[in-house]
Amino acid sequence: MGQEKSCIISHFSHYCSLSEDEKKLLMSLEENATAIKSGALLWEVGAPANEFCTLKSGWAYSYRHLENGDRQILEVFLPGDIIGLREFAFAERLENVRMIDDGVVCHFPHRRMLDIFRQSLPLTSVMFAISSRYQALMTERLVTLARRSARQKMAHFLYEMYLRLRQTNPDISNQFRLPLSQEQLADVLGLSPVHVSRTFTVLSEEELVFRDRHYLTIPDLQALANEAEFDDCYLTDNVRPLLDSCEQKAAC
Amino acid sequence: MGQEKSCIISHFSHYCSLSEDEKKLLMSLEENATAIKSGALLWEVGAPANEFCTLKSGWAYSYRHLENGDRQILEVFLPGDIIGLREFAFAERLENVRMIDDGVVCHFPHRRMLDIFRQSLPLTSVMFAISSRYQALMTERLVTLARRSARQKMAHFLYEMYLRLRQTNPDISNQFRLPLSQEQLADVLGLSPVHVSRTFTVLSEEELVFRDRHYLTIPDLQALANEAEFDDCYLTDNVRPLLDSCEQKAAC
DNA sequence: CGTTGTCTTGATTACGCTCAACTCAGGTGG
DNA sequence: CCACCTGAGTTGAGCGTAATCAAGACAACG
Repeated sequence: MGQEKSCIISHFSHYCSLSEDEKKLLMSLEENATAIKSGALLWEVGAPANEFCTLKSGWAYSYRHLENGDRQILEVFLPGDIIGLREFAFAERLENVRMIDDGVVCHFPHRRMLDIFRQSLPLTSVMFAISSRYQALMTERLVTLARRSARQKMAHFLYEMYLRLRQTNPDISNQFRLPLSQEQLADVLGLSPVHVSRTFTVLSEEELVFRDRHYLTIPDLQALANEAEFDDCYLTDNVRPLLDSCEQKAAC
Repeated sequence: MGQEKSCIISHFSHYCSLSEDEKKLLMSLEENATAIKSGALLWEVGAPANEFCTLKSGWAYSYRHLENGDRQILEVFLPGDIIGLREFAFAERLENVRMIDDGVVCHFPHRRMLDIFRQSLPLTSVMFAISSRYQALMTERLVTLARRSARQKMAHFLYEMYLRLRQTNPDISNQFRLPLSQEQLADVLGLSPVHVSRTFTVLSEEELVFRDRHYLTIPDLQALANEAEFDDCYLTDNVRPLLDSCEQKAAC
């Protein structure tokens, strides 16, 4: 398929420079590319968990159902993300995963992770770093859900999406596509769909965010970040010092 | 110090059986044992993040401050836990960590993690598994904070604490010490201290939980789990099949 | 015995939920 | 081409859970 155009390689390259062997190893994770339709389920809670997925294109999200019928979206995945990392320790899926868009995913077995651990110290470290980063993302969301108002929740999430998109796509403008419905946003943020709508109204009255269908415009990024009390150190991860030293050691 | 009595070894042994070399490697993480007082800060947000901590005794918690003065407790650490795993990918601390009790902690540098990656595939996998497990814990808390009522939040947290304590201390009864103040509970659960108090009152009127000072009694564990809609699959992790196969491969 | 910190209780307020009706755009079929 | 349907989003009214503020109880401690 695409060579060098691999999302996962550009994702990993963001953490440390990769040797040819390491690139090959990563590419091998993307062997079984399969197209998948918008709305399709990747897997369900309780299914055997024995593989990860890399997301080559399209968006996806993981979610859980509660007994009362509510749904909580746990993570939103963008192209280049690895899906199911969290479940490495488990025999069964803890979360449902569903496509938002049409997309392409590549399955690879948990066992393959052990190959990585065995063959490349830098990749092992990056894997760990990526996992830490997802966790930091989640932590930040937890704080937001626990303690902030609806408008701050929205502002925070939207700004986070902007930053994450910019990370893989540096020339993104302050207008971009956000293919989530208001109901899905509500399920991310622990709000009701009705209140998401009201909050959008308020935010656009204050000229912080404009939403038209699935397109979002943020006229003043800094204003939005302030509204969200956004502290971006959890996204500006910095593993390079450590990993560079680890490469040197590995080379010795 | 204590041999075989190491909390971290018993923590890891829970995931897979360890060779003598691996035990030595783990023991080496516990070299710099230092006593630390109740209420003392292990580190603060923004400090350089270059080491982990294992908690040998005592309880600790990590937390974040918000601009309005609110505080959110992110994680509660019990003896045997590793503190700061999440920050492996970061140059700076993202969270404050403070002792709840008097305790003993052992610092070890991030670099040491690379030694583990290099020297032991099983330990690498277990590290990854433990990290996944913390993440699962956090995910479950996120769902609870986002979607459940105050009584369910309380019930869920208390039952989770019971299960986690039982994991390292299998003969725990339905009465145990929980050294958290109501204010700290509030900061875990995203509630006000006042409402925590009211909720305790309700829960004990319904004979679900009795709290006396720092001691907790749960007369009917199953009833509490039901109230919390507790799904314990996120705690009954099951890595053994994978790790056993990885040990075999490593042996070859 | 007074001080301090933790917890309890009461009164009031507010944020976000629910339910329901309505708008609007896009798609479909007659 | 228009009529209808559908799904997403908007708006209003009323309600409920938990927050806030404030006063008081209680225990531990010096």
